[in-house]
Amino acid sequence: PELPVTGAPSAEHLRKSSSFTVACPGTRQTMPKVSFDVECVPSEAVLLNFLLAKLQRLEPDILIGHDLLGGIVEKLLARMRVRGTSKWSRLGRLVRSKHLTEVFGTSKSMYARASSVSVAISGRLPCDTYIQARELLPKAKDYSLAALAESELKEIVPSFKSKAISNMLSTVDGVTELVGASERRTEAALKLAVHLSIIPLTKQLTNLSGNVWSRTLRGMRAERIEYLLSHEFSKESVSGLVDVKFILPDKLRKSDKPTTGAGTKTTSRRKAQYAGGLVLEPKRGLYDHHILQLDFNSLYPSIIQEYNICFTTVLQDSEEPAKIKLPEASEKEGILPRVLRRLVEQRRSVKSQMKSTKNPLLLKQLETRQLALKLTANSIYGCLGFENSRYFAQPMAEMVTAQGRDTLMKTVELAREKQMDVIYGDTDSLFINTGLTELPMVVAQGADLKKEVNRRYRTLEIEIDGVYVKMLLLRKKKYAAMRIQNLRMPDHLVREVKGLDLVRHDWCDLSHEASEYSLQQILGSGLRPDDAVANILDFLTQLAAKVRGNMLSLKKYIITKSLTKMPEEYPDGTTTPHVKVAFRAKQFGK
DNA sequence: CTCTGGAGCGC
DNA sequence: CGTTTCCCAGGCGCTCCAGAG
Repeated sequence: PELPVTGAPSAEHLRKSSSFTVACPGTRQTMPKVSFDVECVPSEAVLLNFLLAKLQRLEPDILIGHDLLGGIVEKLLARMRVRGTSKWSRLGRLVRSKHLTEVFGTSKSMYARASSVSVAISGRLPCDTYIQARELLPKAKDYSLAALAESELKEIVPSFKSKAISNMLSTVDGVTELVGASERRTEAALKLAVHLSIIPLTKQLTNLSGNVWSRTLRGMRAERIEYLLSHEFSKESVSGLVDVKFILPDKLRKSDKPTTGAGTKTTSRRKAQYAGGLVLEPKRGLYDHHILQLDFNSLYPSIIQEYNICFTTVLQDSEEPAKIKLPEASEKEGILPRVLRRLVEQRRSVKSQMKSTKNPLLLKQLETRQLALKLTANSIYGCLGFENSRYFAQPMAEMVTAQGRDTLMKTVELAREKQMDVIYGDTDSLFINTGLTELPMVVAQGADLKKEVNRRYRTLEIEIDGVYVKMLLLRKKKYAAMRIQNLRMPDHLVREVKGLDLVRHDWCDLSHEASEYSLQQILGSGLRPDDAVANILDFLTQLAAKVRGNMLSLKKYIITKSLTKMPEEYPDGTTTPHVKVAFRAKQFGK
């Protein structure tokens, strides 16, 4: 269907051009009333050809679907293989006359599967809402279509387990329900694509980096940065300003790479290769005076600019990579810092344009552009430390994080010189117990430190990120606090919880309820701490009694954990609890 | 008791 | 239109659980 570039697609958009086709072997049963056209065809083979004919007629530029690349296209190809569908290449735009099995062989490797999907739809942009949601909504816990529809679109869409589907297929009512559900799921995926601005955003990202659009749609952040930098280095050599014609590192093939030895896990995360951000030891406790939080804006991109860290300025001595030094102040600005500066300036300009326009369409476009600029700038550091990136430069990545640690440390020192009580900090932030309860004085104290810090740097910039009226600081990366959401409305408080069991999925509902009650008592009740503790103790005692008396539903005890590889691949697979459960589930045929 | 792998968070 | 090549998913810090030794 033709869709607006921005804004939600109306149901009308979908109705107009949507029809569903169902294979009903052996019957010519007319489908009962549904809101769209349904045609019946006699077999799966015909159904597949029907789809291909339709694709050829519509000639779509973009294919949208949830798990389009990892699931939908692959399944279609698998069925076409079984049915010997000859026109399979109509999924894409490259005409192929050979049979599927001849083109793709029978290899089942991850790479072979992914590449057959890419080849099959070549010529059409794959808009996979699953892949994009993972990139654009990193905080989401559940990337199923139903979960995303609920959290992002505030819509309930049906979802079925494969077993339920095969049961439903045996009755007309079941098929009718499935068709209706398919329509709603299709609509949800489409709305999600529009909601996340996937097409306009990936276009912006691609325009910024100069890579191939369909590759941006497949994720592949490192490749985007590779293109961005390669274009930049190439431009530089063409203009003759710097002799960097041959600076491009050749992309190493796997076989050429030095074996990294211990750290070559395939699925789960590898051990850290170098030091990262600094986390201060928290002064634990419950604070009831205003806490001030200051943050460095985009710390790592700023450091690269501040210290002129670039391939052209940092001498990378391959024999002693640990001993490389920061460039001299007199050194000409390198390419990496300049690219970042340009991205930051462009973003600033886009944001100022946004302030002076009221045109909603233009506003939406500018918003998308500023997001693309931000995402690109923030990805660059990550790619310096990424082994498979063409611009992998661990010494430079180490240099960036080392400066980050240094910057935070010096800021803490300065604050302490000013008699401020720094109670915690993580990577780019610090928390100060002001000992005050009057907001204007708290803000003034923050502004004072901010001014002092920012005076020391050209690019690095610290800012007041928040004021909390109450804070429970438990451990590193674990705290809860009541935040003043808007400094102009100091009475409007919002609870913020970081890292506590409450926000983790590997704790059960029962634990979450107990955490919720406790936090409410401590932070939200206005009670004196002693009274809050008494209430909590009371609550927990009663809860324990209920647990011992077996009075609670089993559901409240369920915990969720995921596996990062196939159960067989765990070395001690039969011993770890969640792997044990996986084996048992398999035994029961799930 | 220490150590390690694994998961899931924070930044 | 066919063949060959790419062989690919940004980082580290920290807590907590469970099991091995």
